[in-house]
Amino acid sequence: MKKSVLKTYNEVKEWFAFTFPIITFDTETTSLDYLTLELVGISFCAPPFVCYIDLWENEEASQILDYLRELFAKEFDVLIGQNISYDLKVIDKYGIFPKEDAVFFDTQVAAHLLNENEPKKLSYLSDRYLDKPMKEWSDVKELGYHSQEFYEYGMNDAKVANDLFRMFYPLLRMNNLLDIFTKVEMPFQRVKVELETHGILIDRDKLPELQEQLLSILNQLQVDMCESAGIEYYYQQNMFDNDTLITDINFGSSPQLVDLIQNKLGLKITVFTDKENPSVGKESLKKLKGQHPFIDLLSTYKKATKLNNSFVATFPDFIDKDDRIRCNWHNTNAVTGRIIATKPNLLQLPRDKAQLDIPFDFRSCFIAPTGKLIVSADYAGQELCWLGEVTGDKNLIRAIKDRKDLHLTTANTIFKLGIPECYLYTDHPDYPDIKKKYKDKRYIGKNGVNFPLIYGKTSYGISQEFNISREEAEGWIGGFFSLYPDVKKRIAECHHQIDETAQVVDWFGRIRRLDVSDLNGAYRQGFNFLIQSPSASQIKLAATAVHNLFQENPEWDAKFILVIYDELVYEVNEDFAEESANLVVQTMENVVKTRVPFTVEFGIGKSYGESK
DNA sequence: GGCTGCGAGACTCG
DNA sequence: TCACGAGTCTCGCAGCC
Repeated sequence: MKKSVLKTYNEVKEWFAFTFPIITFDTETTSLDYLTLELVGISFCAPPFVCYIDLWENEEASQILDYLRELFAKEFDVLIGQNISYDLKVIDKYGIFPKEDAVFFDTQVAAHLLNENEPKKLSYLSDRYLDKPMKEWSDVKELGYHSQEFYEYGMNDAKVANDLFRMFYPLLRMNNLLDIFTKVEMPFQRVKVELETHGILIDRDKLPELQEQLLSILNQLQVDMCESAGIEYYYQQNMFDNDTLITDINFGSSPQLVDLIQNKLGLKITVFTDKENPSVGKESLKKLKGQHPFIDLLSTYKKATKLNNSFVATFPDFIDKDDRIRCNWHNTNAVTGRIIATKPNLLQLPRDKAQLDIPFDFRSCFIAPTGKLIVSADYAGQELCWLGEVTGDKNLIRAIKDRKDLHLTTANTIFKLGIPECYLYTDHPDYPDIKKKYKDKRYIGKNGVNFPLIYGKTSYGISQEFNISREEAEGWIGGFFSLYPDVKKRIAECHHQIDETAQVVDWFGRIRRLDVSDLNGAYRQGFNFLIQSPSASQIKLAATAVHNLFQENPEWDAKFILVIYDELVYEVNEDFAEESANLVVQTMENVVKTRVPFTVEFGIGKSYGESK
């Protein structure tokens, strides 16, 4: 490989004297934080050439960047890289954009498709696939941005990514993974870049308001808990001139709570943790409910501390100078292909507005800037629709097509409610009343049968959770399978496939390799994968298609702010909110050609909370 | 005595 | 033996200086 370190505009121009339609590249930056990071250098690889362009404290940097801007806009048809969305994000910050029809090849995503159970770090992949150990970033960063070792490191990153590309391309083809890679995963990278660069706007003033509410509730709860359990307490003044409640017990400590509940209150805990210790979690407290006033207070206290500690108190640390949160989105963490968010995890924003019987609405802290609105569009019953598509069950497909309420239908069968068939259709005028009347039974149809079956729950598990006999639980499951017999057949087929090959392949071709040493576990994971994985691919395809729609309609000024499981959330010029939403719904509904129709619902609001 | 790393347990979301 | 896929927080213990 012919290596060059380039520092001047002329050297760079000379290196690119040949045209390179296919190029591997990698950026070096001062930090990972989008708003503050600075570009240190870029390496390019096009065998047999590899170069490192040193941009740090370089007088010709802006001239070189102008030239690179032109190359990206006109020359490069195929861009290869490890975790390429990061490098795209970096150059995006410098106004460098790939061609609209440029094709990406991310070696990290390829590695994930080829084996979802292994690590995906470049150094690991180099060792594993190329048998070449690599230097770690920590080994070179202290030598300085102008050291030869640093240049070598940068060039090696690009070279290794290129070697991996040449190894992975045929492997993807051999495993029939090229389709999902090129049609689902790579186009989605543009959405990922948008999510990470644009971020989501926060109403900074709203968080202290919510915190004040929560803290006053927490204080009162602590007093009530102490008094109901006969615990001594007193107040101590802290440095902020507030009174802090002091007790002998830490209500956040499980062992201390176990001691209090069993030994002081004399209650018997019947739920145990994995390690067979008495549990003080939600399930356990549910069983103790009504036996002592302390239990109810504790349940509420736990909810409130969680909301405060995990969300209200910590989110301000994540807000950038421009009042936006830019979390990290990950494409290669979840074995089912779902995308994941971290720091903070915007996928687990508290949902239930009435959780604490107070006006607590965390999602309303996420707002649209002036002149814009937030649109949220989500698939209705996405996983049950995929259950129909994947199993091909005629009754289930018909029920979905006819817009039947699937949870109420299940409840009607297992509880023999005798609701006439016609009232189960959501477009029947009396349906809302029926739904209301059988609310509790419908809840069991949904959370006791329909969803648990997708997860592979057994009659034992259902009997435990709903406090019923095992026979009764078997009756529920039997009732579901009598409605949808082909679902049972497809589950058996899935198990057979796992017996034969120790892996399953989903609707889009994504593979899950299973650990069959726990065969029952593998069966559950395998069938769930057949539902969860296509759902993940569908939302990626939908996001990509909607992103294209945004490009075609620049007057909308629309940008993605969240992509959550079955839901797309974007901000848009308020004059086009309704118009864009209607087109987005159409696009999402038709992005995959299936036997089962998918229905999308949307909401519009000034905040994310309002748009739901 | 104080700091750090890590597993367990509990909670958030779909 | 018994529910899939994730991330984050706190506690409490072990190990270290």
